[in-house]
Amino acid sequence: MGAVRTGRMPRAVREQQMLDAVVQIFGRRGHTAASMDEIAELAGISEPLVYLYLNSKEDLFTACIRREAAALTGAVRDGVRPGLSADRQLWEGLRAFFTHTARHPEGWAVLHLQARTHGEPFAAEIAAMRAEIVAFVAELILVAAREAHHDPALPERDVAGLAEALVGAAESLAAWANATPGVTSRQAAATLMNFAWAGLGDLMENRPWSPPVEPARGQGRG
Amino acid sequence: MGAVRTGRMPRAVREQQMLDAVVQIFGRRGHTAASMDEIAELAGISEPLVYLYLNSKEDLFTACIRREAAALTGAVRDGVRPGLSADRQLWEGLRAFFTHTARHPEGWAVLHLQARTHGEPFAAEIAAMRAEIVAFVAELILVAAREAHHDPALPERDVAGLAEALVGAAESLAAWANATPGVTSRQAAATLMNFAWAGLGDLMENRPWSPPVEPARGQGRG
Amino acid sequence: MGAVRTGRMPRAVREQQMLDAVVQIFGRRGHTAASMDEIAELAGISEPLVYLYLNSKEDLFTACIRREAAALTGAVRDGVRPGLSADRQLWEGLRAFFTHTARHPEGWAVLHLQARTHGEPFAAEIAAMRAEIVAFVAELILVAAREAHHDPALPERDVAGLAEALVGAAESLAAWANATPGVTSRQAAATLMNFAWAGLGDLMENRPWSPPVEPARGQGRG
Amino acid sequence: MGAVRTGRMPRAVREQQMLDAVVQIFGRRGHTAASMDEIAELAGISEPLVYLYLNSKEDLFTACIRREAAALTGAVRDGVRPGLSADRQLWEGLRAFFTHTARHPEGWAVLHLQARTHGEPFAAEIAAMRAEIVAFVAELILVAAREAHHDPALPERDVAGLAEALVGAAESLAAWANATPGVTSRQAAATLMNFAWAGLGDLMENRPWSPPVEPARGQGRG
DNA sequence: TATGAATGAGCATTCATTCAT
DNA sequence: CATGAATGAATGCTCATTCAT
Repeated sequence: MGAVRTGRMPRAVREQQMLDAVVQIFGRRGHTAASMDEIAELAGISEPLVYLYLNSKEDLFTACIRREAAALTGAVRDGVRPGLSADRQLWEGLRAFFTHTARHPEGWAVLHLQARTHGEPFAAEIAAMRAEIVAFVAELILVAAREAHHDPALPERDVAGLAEALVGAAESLAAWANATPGVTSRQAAATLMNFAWAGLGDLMENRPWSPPVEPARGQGRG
Repeated sequence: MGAVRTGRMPRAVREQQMLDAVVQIFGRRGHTAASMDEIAELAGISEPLVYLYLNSKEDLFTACIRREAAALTGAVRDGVRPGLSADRQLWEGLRAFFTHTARHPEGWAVLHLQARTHGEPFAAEIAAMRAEIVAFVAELILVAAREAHHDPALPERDVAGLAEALVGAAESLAAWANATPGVTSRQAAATLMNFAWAGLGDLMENRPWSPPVEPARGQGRG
Repeated sequence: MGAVRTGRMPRAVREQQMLDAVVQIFGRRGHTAASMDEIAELAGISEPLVYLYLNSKEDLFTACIRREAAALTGAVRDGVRPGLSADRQLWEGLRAFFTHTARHPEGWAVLHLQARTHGEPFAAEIAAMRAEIVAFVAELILVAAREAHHDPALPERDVAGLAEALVGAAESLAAWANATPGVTSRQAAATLMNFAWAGLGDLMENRPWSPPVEPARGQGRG
Repeated sequence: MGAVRTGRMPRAVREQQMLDAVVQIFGRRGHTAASMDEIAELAGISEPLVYLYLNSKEDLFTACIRREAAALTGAVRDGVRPGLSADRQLWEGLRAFFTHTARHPEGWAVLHLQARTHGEPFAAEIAAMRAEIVAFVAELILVAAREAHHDPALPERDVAGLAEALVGAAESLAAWANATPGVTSRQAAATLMNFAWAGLGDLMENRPWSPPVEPARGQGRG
């Protein structure tokens, strides 16, 4: 995005430029197929400088994953207002998720596709991030169960499975929404809320989950 | 599995041995990181023989993807009895799916992880297979809607999104079931049917979807 | 030329088929770039059979060179009638040479181009053949000098150089005649006889060497 | 020649070292049989550096051919003084030609033997160079005819054939002079001038072409 | 006589990485 | 801070050749 400035620059800026380039390349080609050459060229610097700043290809990939993971989880966290009911919190989290993945497709590709297909250091990083999100969703489900006055609530393993299912559905819909022209992140979130909260059975009976009317948040795409 | 027979063998046998090895290696490392060396060694043959029979690394990967995709879709197709109601068909399909992915984890890794992260010939192959499955699920949803006497049924795009969500949830649960000790394919399928058919809302109200009692199909299929 | 017969055949026939194929392939691609694969396929037999008959690639090339060299020197020898004057003998030899090289371009390519560019066993073979031809030409020049009543005749080294020059000119004209549409072997031979016998000086003075009228030999192309 | 300097050096120097090595190896073995390994070793560098600077084996061969072709045609051009009569110009050109080929036998081998036996990019390059030389010779012959007051001069095709013959004779004599101890480039040129200008017929009559006495050009050029 | 099965050795090329300046 | 010069180690692929049948 935008012309890369060349010449001497503070280290922090250079590092961000490099990571921007890395996200592009890794997102498109993956870790193994990407060459340091290409990364340095896209970042507008020489190859040795890449090594000077970020020791090795592995460190580069790790840094890239961490930055993108932090950006994604941060976006979701910031999108959720804590006080609301569980389904409203989930709704807001999903909207933030779909919005972020739509805006950062390469970053999402790194996290969802590339990082998982390469040996241990990276897969673990992704697993941690994903576990965090799944735990968040599981917590919401437990809260919802509690709100519905169920004691004992759903068994723990069931909750874990349901959260896994929901997150998997979200990941799938993110790709679908990005690939299907005309599907907004709002629609993707609504589809998923209907599916997850109301279930197909209720949908058959014309009892959808209804998304709340949003007064004035107007974030571009949503 | 087990030591590979050595010595002279007919071509067809060797080709299967090779594809078995390829699934292992590609499933673990991915296309780019896998070396032909390694594959040949695991197959118990010399490298040139791999080229003699399967031409190139790309052809090898393609053949591997095709074989595994055919095995998976075939398993699901064979697991579903056509006459039943939509939810029963979905239930059976999911059981077959989770059983197959649990039994062939490397094959599933090739299809779900590796093939999607490498250039066009492979991603397209996978996209085609996945589209087939999504279409099957979408059809089931439409049938269910028709069975519930709804006219007009759900809008087409909604159905597509729901099917995507369901398939994504299944993919996610397959990994979860494989990674979580003690989770059977039956439980994974039950979790997903609850999630998909009843929805979280109904689950909160203690109205789960109930899996059918299976009379005499035994442990054979999971 | 013509469909290759397949199935069991006497060894001698098979060997000629193989050498025919070898001449084609070596003539076009050269020794190193030609593959045994290709040769076997063009000969219509399996690779091991090639080894059974003609031990190795080197032997194959050697056999090919020998056959083509014998054919060429034989054609020249047969074309020359011994009793004539030196210039007539040269004239007839050149006609035979140009005719043969025009009819067997791949064989000529093997001898003139390919065999000389590959290590010692082959270059020596070619050098021997060429030396034979050069010696024949040198002898003709000596005879001509004797006929002109010169004693002492030209110094030996001069004769050798002149013969080399004449043969080189012939080689060059062979390629030129093959590449230039409309130039017959007769014209090529006439050009060379003029050049060699009369010399540019005489040609400038309009004193060409005149080719004899050939009564009834009419060999197609000449 | 002599041990190659090692250590860090500017790119231009390394490239010349590489091309020097390439001429040796290609001249001896030809394009196909030469290995990049061998070339790098002879140049005193590592293989990757060859690729870094000259891209590929094909580019290497092309660069080598171009350098040697330019050197040869340049030497001939520089050896000829334009004002002289046609035979004197030819004489000087031949002297330069034989001198150059004697001093650069590997380069000459690359041009005359190796480059012609390998596929199209190279053969075309050589054909162009050779055509340039043949055209130069043909022009000299035409000038000579004009000087001799002949109108109409020789037919165009005859001139082309004569030039081809002369160039072929020169090529042949270059190899002969290099292989025959004691034959200088001057003698080779004299032999060829006699052959070409006087012709065998005149030589038989003791009417050779006489090379000019060279006053003070010394041994420098041959 | 003839072939399908199989391989050891080599080769062009690439890439992550280092070092001297 | 930044780079031009340089390389060790792999990797995909080919080929001449052998052997069991």
